Amino acid sequence: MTSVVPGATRNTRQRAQVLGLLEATDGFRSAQQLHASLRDGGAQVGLTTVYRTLQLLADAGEVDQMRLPDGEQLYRRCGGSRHHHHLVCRECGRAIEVEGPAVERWAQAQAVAHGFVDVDHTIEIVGTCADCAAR
Amino acid sequence: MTSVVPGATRNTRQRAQVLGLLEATDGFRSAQQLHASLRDGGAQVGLTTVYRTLQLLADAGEVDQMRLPDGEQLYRRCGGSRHHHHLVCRECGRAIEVEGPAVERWAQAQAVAHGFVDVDHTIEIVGTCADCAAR
DNA sequence: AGCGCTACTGATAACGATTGTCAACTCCGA
DNA sequence: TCGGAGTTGACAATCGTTATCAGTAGCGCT
Ligand SMILES: [Mn+2]
Ligand SMILES: [Mn+2]
Ligand SMILES: [Zn+2]
Ligand SMILES: [Zn+2]
Repeated sequence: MTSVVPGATRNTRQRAQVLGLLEATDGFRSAQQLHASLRDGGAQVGLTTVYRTLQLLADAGEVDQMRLPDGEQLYRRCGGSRHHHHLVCRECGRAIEVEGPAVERWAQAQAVAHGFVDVDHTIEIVGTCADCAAR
Repeated sequence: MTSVVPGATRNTRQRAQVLGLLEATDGFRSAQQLHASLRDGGAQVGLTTVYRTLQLLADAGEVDQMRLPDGEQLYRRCGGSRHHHHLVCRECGRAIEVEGPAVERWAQAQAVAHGFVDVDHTIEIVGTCADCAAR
C-alpha cells in the first residue's frame, strides 16, 4: 500500500506532486505559495487539491503546521515521527526542528497540577536567522 | 492620564465598556462574543470598535491573545505585567496563567544556539478542565 | 486489456472573521 | 463654550479557507 499520502486510498499525480514539492522545500510555506510554485513549474494542480492534500498530510503527521500572526496557515515537510517543535525565521521561513524533553514534562505537569486531562500544547520559537539578520 | 486604555488619547464610553466586560470575564472570549455580550447587556457599541479596542489593549499588554485551531482570535484580561503563558480549557475557555522560567531559558538558548536574534516565542497548553471532563 | 465503481479533482461559489472606508459624532484642552 | 482632531459605527471590501458538484481517473476485478 506504499501510498504517497498515508491514509488516502488512491495515489494520484497531484498528491505526488504536492508531496514532491514539500520534500524539495525547507522552511514553512503557505498553501497558496505551494500552489503557485507548482503552477510555475508546469504542474497541473488545483488550489483546492493543494489544500486537501496538505490537510491529509497534516492529519497523517507527515507535515507540521504553524500559523503566522495574521492567521495564515503554513506547512512544512516534517522530519521524523518524533514529537518536536520549531525554531522559525520570521523573515525567510527557515525552520529548525528542536526537542525539549524537559519542556514537554513541564507542560504536562502544569496541566495535571490543575486537574486538566487530554492535554496538548503548542510551542514555537520565532526569531530572525543569522543570514537574514546580516542582510 | 488615568486612561481606561493605555496608549489611547481619549477615554470613551465604549472603551470603558469593553474593558469593563473583560474585567468581569475569566477565560478567553472572541471579539464577536464580547460584542454580543455588550449588546445583550444594553450597551451601545459597534463591532468595529470592539475589534479596535481589543487591538489597542493587546498592543498595550493589557490583554492576552490566543488563537483557536480554526484561526479565530481570542482575548482575555491579563493578570500582572509579568511574562507568562496559559493553560486553557478547550471546552469552556477557562484559562490559568502559568510561569516557567526554565522554559523561557530553554527557548532563548535554542534560538541563540542557532544564531537567531530578536527571539520571541509562543507557548500554550490546551486541555479539558476537571469540571468539563466531569460533565 | 477492458469494465465499473467510487475516490478524487478543480472551477466556482460560499463562507466568515477581520479590516478599510468615511461621514457623523464627541471627548477635551484652550 | 468652542473648535478640531481623535473616535465611532454602519457598511463594503478583503482574503484565506471550505463547500459544491459535475466530470475525471485510480485500481480492484474479471
Ligand atoms: Mn517538523
Ligand atoms: Mn494572561
Ligand atoms: Zn531567515
Ligand atoms: Zn472547561
